Formats: sequence, structure tokens, C-alpha cells
Amino acid sequence: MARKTGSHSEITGPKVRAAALKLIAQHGFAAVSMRRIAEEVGVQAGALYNYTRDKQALLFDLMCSHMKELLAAREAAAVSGDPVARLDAFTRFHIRWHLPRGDQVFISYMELRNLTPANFAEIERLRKVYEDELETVLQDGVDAGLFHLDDTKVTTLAIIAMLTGMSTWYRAEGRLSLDRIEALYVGMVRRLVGI
Amino acid sequence: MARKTGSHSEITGPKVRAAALKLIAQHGFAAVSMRRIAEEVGVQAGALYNYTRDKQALLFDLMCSHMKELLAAREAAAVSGDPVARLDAFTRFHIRWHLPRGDQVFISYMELRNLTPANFAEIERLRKVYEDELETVLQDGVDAGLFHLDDTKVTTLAIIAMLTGMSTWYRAEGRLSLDRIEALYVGMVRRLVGI
DNA sequence: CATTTAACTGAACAGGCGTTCATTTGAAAA
DNA sequence: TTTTCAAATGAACGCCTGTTCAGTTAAATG
Repeated sequence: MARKTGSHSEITGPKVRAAALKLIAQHGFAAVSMRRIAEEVGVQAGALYNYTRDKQALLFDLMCSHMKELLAAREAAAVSGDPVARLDAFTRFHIRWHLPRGDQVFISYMELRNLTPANFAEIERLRKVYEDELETVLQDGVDAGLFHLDDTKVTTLAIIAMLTGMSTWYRAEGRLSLDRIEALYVGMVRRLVGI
Repeated sequence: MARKTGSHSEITGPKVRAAALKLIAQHGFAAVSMRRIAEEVGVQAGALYNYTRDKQALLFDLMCSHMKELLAAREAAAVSGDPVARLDAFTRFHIRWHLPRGDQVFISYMELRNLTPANFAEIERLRKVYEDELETVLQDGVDAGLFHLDDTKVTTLAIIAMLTGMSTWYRAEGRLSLDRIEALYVGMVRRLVGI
């Protein structure tokens, strides 16, 4: 046998993904060229094609990984118990997980229109799985007479928009600590569902 | 005197802006070429430069107009009275004004990173004026002992994120009428400030 | 009708784009 | 030390990019 498969690949592969993530979040998918990504990695443009079929696959891979990691982390942190505890857990999880992943969040919301229709459908499917988790919590809370809200679906979308919006302005060096942010959002989400 | 200044210009100018708005909202600023915009207008690419200094100015113009029209409309719809009435008015205004302007909203949130630093600063300044309007209402409500919330600034940003997020999923032909949407969001915003 | 000139064309510019591929490199395997 | 081949190079492909500008067109003015 010759040299182990992917001895360099194991280093360059992640570097390609990291460079693409950073640059696309910064300038947008269409504005970043393969040559610019290659430069960031320290390699010629042609070498990128050892790690991705084409530019579109690179974007899809970033977005798909983001969503699958989100769902896996959510599953690992699953909480059972009463709807109030599950709602608080969802809020805390969303903030803790999204906050250190600003670039991924940005790309996942901004670059949907640059996906091919098939790739777009897949990402939307994964996003819906996440939304449904929250919707189920809200519905259970309503059914148990604990939450008071007018429309479960709209409230779900409103909460996710509110939580995700934080990524656009939060800065680690800012006025508010992560703990404080978390507490504020837990409070606001609770109010939103009428607790 | 020769022919009136801008006899065709008055027709083509708005067509250029409309085409740019539609295409940039659809595909993103960097992904849309001047030739593609010209094609949509029914003109050669060179002719666009009778209506914009360059591509960057076209984007800035769209975003700047959007923000200035928003602020002008807000001023025209200004309400005085108690904080609760002003809060409800803000919610209703935001929804009614943003909902039929999906493309502008999309561009104004997505294409900030494609502005030059100077243009970016100007748009952010205008956005802040709008945010400050809501923040003032919240602060007045808190001072009057009517609202119960933990952090005025964060609540302001959360409300705006929640309201603006609606643009990403609302469809006129969907399950909910505009009146219903408005009522739902007025209710949610009220809950968020502890009414 | 003759003149004026705003509006537009169409070609050109220099450079960048995504992608392919024959060739070179160099470290691990034998 | 020799062999092997994954990994990377670098040039090339055809096409597209934003922008400029000399030249053409045609409608309104005098």
C-alpha cells in the first residue's frame, strides 16, 4: 500500500471549508471567487477541486453541515418534562449554540437563494425539522393550559426570528454577558407565550 | 431650447431602479450583472450609466431611498398619546409598510456587506433613527410604569427582528389575512413588553 | 424644415470567472 | 533506496465582468 489516503487532505480539507465559511460570510457567495478561497488556504485554485465537486457543492456542504450539526446538538440536549422547562431549554439551547457560530448563521440565512432548487429544498426540510421542535413545545404548552397565545405557527416563527436576530448585533465584547443575554431572551420568550 | 430634459429619462430611470430592485432581491447584488439589468430594462448596458454613476451607487440609491421613504412615512403616521397607543401604532405601521415591500426589505438586510464603508455608515445611521423611535416608546412606557421589561435596547431589537422576520415567510395568498397578521403581532408585541 | 441634443448603441478595454487536466512534487510504503 | 500515488501546480479554456466612449438616432424646439 502507498501512503495513507488523505494525509494532506485531512489538513487541507477543513482549511478549505473554514476559508470558504469566513469569506462567504464576509462578502457573500457570488462575490467570493474560488481563487480567493484558494489564496486564503495557501493553495492554487485547481487544488480546491480535490475537496469539492464545484462551487455550488461547497456552499451546500457548509449549509447542510450547519443544519445537521444543529439538529444533532438539539437531539443531544433534548429535555423532557413540562412545556415551560422545555421552552426555556429551547431558548437557552438556541442562543448558546448560535451565538458562537455567527458566520454559519449568516450564510444559512443569506445564501439560500444561491442554492440550486434541489439543494434549497433539502436545507428548508432540515430547517423545518428544527422549527417543528419549537412548535411542538408551544402546542403542548397550549394544550396543557400553560401557554396563552393566538397562533402556534406564527408564534413559533416570531420566536425563532427574535432569537436568531440576536446574531446580527451581539458582540462578545459588548455591554451584555452571554448569561445576561440568555436570561433576557428566556424572559422575553416566556412573555411571548403568555406565561 | 431643445428637447425637454429627461423626456425618455423619466421613463427609463424608474425602470432601471425597478429592474435592479427585482433582480438583486432575487439573486443578490454580486450575482446580478449590469448587462442583466439592462436586458430587463430593454436597453444596452452602457445606457444604464445615464442613470447611475456605477453599480455601487445603484445599490446605495435603492437602500437609501428605502430607508428615507420608511422614515418619511413613519413621520407622516406619527401618533401622540399614551405609550400603549404609540406601541400599537408602531407595530401596525411596521407591518403595513414593510409587507408590500418584500424586495426592498430583503435587499436592505442582505446587501449591507456590499456597500462601501461610507455608504454602509449612512444606511446604519438611518436604521438607527428608526430603531430609536421604538426605543423611545418603550422607555416612555417603562417610565410611566405601563411596560414591564428587563432591557429597553434588547427588547427594541427583539421586537424589530420579530416584526421584520415576518417578511421572510408571509405570502398574500396564504392562510392569514393582513388584518389577522397585524392583530397577531400587535398582541405578541404587547406581551413582549409586559402589558 | 433645420437644428439641437438627450438618449442610446455597440464595440472595446483589461481583467476576473469556474473549471479542467497534463505534469510535477514529495513523503510514506516496500 | 526505490517505488508509488495522493496532492498540488500552473497553464489553458471560453465566457463574463464593470465601465468608457465615439458615433448614431430621433423627437422636440425654433
